[in-house]
Amino acid sequence: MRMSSLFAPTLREDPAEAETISHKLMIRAGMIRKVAAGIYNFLPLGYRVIRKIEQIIREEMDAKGGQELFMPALQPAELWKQSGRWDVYGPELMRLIDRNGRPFCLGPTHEEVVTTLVKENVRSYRELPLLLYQIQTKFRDEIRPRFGVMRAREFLMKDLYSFDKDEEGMNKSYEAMYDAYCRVFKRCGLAFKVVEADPGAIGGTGSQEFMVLAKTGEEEIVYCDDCNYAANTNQASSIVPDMDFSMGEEERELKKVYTPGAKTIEEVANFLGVEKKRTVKTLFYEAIYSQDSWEIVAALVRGDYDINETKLKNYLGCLYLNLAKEEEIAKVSGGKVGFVGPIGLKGVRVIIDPTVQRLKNAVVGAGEEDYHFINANPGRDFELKEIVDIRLVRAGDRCVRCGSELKTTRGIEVGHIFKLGLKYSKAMDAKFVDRDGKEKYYYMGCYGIGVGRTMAAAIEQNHDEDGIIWPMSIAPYHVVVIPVEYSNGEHMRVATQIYESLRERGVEVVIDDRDESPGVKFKDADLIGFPLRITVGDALKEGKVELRWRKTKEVRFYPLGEVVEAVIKEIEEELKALSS
RNA sequence: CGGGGCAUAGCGCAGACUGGUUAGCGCGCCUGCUUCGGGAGCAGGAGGUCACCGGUUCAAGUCCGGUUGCCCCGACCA
Repeated sequence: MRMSSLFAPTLREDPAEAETISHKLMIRAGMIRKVAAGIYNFLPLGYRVIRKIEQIIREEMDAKGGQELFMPALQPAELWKQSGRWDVYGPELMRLIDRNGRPFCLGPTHEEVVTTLVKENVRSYRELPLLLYQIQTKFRDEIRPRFGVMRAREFLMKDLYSFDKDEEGMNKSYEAMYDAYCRVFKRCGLAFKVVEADPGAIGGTGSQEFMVLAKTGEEEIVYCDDCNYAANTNQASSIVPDMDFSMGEEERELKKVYTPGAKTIEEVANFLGVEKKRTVKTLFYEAIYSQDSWEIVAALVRGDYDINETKLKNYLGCLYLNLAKEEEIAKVSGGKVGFVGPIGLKGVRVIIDPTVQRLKNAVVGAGEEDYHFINANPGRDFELKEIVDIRLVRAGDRCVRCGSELKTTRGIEVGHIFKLGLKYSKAMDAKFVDRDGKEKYYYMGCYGIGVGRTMAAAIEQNHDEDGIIWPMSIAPYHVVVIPVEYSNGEHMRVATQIYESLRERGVEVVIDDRDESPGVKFKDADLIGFPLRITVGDALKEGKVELRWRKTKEVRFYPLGEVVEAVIKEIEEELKALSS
């Protein structure tokens, strides 16, 4: 490709709309342009990267027996009503109506479509396992699109669905995908961590996320250095912390104290001169189970912890979980926000975290404005019926597996794999005939990779102050050839000759044949992030050209006749290193 | 959904508070000449429904009302 005709509008300055490094660099390097919030054009350079990532994914999916197909983005509501997700998915599902008034949606995922397809066309266990995948545009009406293609409303995703005859088969497919995913991200040059995750709206019996570690990541991860425990914070557990500080105490008499204006745990603890871990945090939630079934529940956690709403939601098994409104709280507790507590609650389920269970002489809200109780004792002053781990793990807690100290970091979720079990096959009534002649439901799994997000994550991990540093495997081009002086016939002639030779050898190469000063070409080359650069300049007098590595800034000089081979060797070696 | 901010040339911004010539600046773009190893110099030039709709006024980029779009923060930890 000739730079003079490449559609890659680079920018000298950071665009005002971008916050994160990957977003800024993708725009500056002329790889993407925004169409609307969370909706993007991929320009030629950016799209080449996308296609590289897609190709790696295809190779690894195919290697595990995956078969590529293509399903529609536009899906009839009927299918979603069958699975029950039409009502469950919420406002994130892009819904629309055709000219005949029939409801449709733009698919955020394809369990319904693929399960129906398999149900209608597969009959026997002999045809299993079946692994079907596609790389396709998905739609999610995100509450807040952010960070460019990292959280977009329209985005590319690879989704694979596995169909097996039994649980053992499903587990095998899951393992195969786990392996394939590790290979995909490794080949893309990413440092990642696999973490336990919450299956969320997709459902199922277990799932893991592939997280690219990055400061700008939207997810918080808890991990242990001593064993290999790692989990998304919304799913993580930890050992119940040390409660010895109050264990030996005698239970003192419950006493109501005046705490004017002290609403938060911080304020109450300061006002009373007690530690935060001596207090109990009481939150009221509205748990919605269906359109006409809901209840208010109280959730209790030790004052220095926070509640993990994902855990609470999963325990309750509700569709939505929201903090209760003031009026509702007043109705069940008689108290005002800031002063509510578990004592004297009537007709409300109270979910209690183990950190509260053994607390003695604790501080709780009195259910009356400007008052708290001191010396509250769980079991004596309020019932301990539902003891459930509902706290948010934090750094410093101890690992459930080995007891070591847990740490936290941030990550970008680039892949997510799920064991679905029978959830969708039952909902869609998808059965096959097993060896014993009986009809059985498929054991399913589903496995997603965000393609655009993988690209953004790769930039977050591979850049410097000058621009992107593409791993060889997903670089839009492997090498750029720069003739230093535009009007110098020798420079241009030699550069063109090297460019042509590389092309003939199948190397993905760009020649910067623009009438620009050398500085402009160097800056653009660094910004775009070509892994290798051949500069044809002064050294030509000695019959040499310069080969420069974008990543290390290392420079080596090669005689004209050797540079092509050197480049080919370098590309091959880097690709090999990434895929081994 | 709540709060805040922004919208002026392709990009980044000034001008608005205090209405008044022809709306500026830097970068980019076009032409010519000179340059050519890290975003070159000189000369000339093009490019604007000042987001949109309405109002006030002799006069609106500027004041008032509304709409839309975009960005950021938050979405309740009692």
